[in-house]
Amino acid sequence: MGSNSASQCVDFWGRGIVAIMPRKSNGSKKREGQTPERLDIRTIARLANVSIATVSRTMNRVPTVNPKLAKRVWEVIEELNYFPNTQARALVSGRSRIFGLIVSEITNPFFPELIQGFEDVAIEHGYEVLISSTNYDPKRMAQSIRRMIERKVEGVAIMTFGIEEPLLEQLAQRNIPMVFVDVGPERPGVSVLKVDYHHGIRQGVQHLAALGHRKIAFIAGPARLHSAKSRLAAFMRSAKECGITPAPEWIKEGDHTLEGGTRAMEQLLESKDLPTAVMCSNDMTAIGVLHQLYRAKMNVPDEFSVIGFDNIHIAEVTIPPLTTIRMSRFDLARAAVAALRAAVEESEHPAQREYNITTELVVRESTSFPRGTMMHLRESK
Amino acid sequence: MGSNSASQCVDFWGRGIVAIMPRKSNGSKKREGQTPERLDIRTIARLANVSIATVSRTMNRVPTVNPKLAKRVWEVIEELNYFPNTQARALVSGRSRIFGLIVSEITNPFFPELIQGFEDVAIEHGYEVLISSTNYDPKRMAQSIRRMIERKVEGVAIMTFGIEEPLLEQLAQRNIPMVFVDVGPERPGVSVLKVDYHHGIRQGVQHLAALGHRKIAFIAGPARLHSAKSRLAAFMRSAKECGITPAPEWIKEGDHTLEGGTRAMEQLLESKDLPTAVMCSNDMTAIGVLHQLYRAKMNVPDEFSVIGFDNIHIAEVTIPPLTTIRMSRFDLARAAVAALRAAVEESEHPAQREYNITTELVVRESTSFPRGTMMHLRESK
DNA sequence: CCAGGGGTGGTAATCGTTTACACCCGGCGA
DNA sequence: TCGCCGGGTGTAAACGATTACCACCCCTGG
Repeated sequence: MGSNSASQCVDFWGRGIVAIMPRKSNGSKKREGQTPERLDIRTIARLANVSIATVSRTMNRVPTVNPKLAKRVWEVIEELNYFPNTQARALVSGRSRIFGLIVSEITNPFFPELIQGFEDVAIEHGYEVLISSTNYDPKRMAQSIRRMIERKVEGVAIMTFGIEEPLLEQLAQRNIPMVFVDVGPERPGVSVLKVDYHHGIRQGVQHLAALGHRKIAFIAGPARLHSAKSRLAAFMRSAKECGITPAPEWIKEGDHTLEGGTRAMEQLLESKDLPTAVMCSNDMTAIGVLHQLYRAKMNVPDEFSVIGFDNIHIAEVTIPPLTTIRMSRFDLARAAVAALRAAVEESEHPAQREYNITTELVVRESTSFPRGTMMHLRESK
Repeated sequence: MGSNSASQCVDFWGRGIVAIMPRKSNGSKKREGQTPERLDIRTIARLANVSIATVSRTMNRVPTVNPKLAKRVWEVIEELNYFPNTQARALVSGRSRIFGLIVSEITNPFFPELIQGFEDVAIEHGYEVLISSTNYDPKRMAQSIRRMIERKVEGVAIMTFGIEEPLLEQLAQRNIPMVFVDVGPERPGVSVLKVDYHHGIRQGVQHLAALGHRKIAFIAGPARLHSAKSRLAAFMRSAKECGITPAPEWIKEGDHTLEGGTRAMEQLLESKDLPTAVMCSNDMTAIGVLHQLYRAKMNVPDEFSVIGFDNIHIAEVTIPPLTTIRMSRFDLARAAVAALRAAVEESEHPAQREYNITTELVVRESTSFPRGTMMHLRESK
């Protein structure tokens, strides 16, 4: 048993190469009953009475093929429902037409829209997408990179929060273009999607200030995350611009999860001097905050205002609907694909290193006047 | 311009074959400066002083290779960070080691967990995953199928709500194993994941009945969906079992979206005889319901009880946390991969046609006693 | 000492496609 | 009429792996 037991068909190599076991019915030896004939370019060529080169040229729309022949070829192709074998094409052409997309975790609502957008745009340009999620596990990250390389992706979008440099080396070594969010190594073939956190966050702070809030808390993301740091910095700067100086005890560090938001809010509620509003580094945190406020029987927005960040889909339907700052995942995805395409098809669009993504405030119902003020206005609402 | 304009690198065929444009630097003609040498099995063989056959056998763990040679080979492989080219392997072995996964929409919170589970289990067994979402668009579905076939997947999990038969024909024609949820065509190579909706739904109804509810509404999914019909049927049967007969006006048809839930609840609130609880065909509907109840200023669960279905992740953090019926996406994914593996590696596990998935009640805080009853109990809570 | 055989390793065919190159054929100018 | 040119088509060599088959080596038994 052991190494060739039935269920043990996968065999890890030093770092995980998988053994290939041929499918039994590959040869299709004897049975000539039905149509065991392989459906390849040769079959098409034979049935259309042309050479395989002509079939290939027809499929690739080379303009010199005789239209009459082309028509015959197309007819046979349609008839047989023939699709060319991408692996063979890739092998000889050196172009796999696959982009890799590595995300932190698919189940984090931030990512599905990103993936959707990436898929849409990539497919539109004739690329396939290999998706991989790392679940914040460096081992999985290494495995993802390996999968990408094995399948010969032409470019990789690394949309994960943080990554170890040595792994990138493997991609760089093979001249595989990469695209990052916010920050990435300074190398040829690497582009970076710069998100303008400040714009949206300033709008958010101004919105709160306009409502009369002066005591604004902020629940940041993990300090090791560049994007989280940027958001906090943008908040501090915006507050200053509005003449607001948040008390240090109002700046909490969350971890971009629901539970993190819940915990941070719990601490916040113990402050001697209670803030009247809180901005969160992302929507999941904000939802955790709403939850904690619900537990504490505090009404949002009448007693406390909350602003999120990201504008994930469910922010529309929290109770109450969440005021938040939109960062378009679709724009992000589109820019990522554009960057990779630019790097791959370099001749056409000169590769650009940076792409800008903007953010902006979306006002819903989780923000209102600070408690105890302007009751007359609240009544008239 | 037109057909050969720069940005027009994609070229649609009758049904969408994409032209391949070779990357310029494919040949690596002159520059022998750095190490433009291709990293293939030949390189390894040469550096390890063995033949390519030995390298291949080493990687595939064929037991007859001399351990000393194997060691030398592994060392070179490690040294150079070499990974075999999957496309070449697939081409000759006839095994792509790719499974396709077609879902309705990634942004529907039901699917990410499914995808995550599928990826986990597939990777664990050495398969790559090709994900595609149809967005309920038959054209996209056709395109997805084509992508799967072009990339030579060895099996496809079709986890979408409904599919047109003719498209399946293309897969069947190529003997590609398929797996469906609930219902699928009766064919060799097709397996079906049977979800036992009844078990969980009965638990839900019994839970409500035990709390004292007699007037229970149900918001169904789209009538054309098999899974939605099954859920409604399970509800009706379970109600009957508990001696409850829901008024016809309490049975609404939603569409498995938030908005559908909102609308259905709106109608429900206009009933002459108001129900005291509602079960929903899925969690999104239930969240829509919570939202509508919030708008109507009705407290959940004190004035109205709500039960969802699916137990999507965010059901934990709705306000209040949603009592729902768990259908494990992870189990579903695991079963799907198992079914496909069984079909592909038929020799080992005899292919099974049906796999069972169970459902069960998860009690959270959106259910309580009907309004106006047992106040003393509610107080003591 | 030689024949036979088992265990290793190498050579070459193969997978399905692209594409460089050769070839064919017709038209046109000299 | 012949040569040249050039558009269209076919032939064959890649691409990077697997694997059938064969050659070789060495050991052992007759």
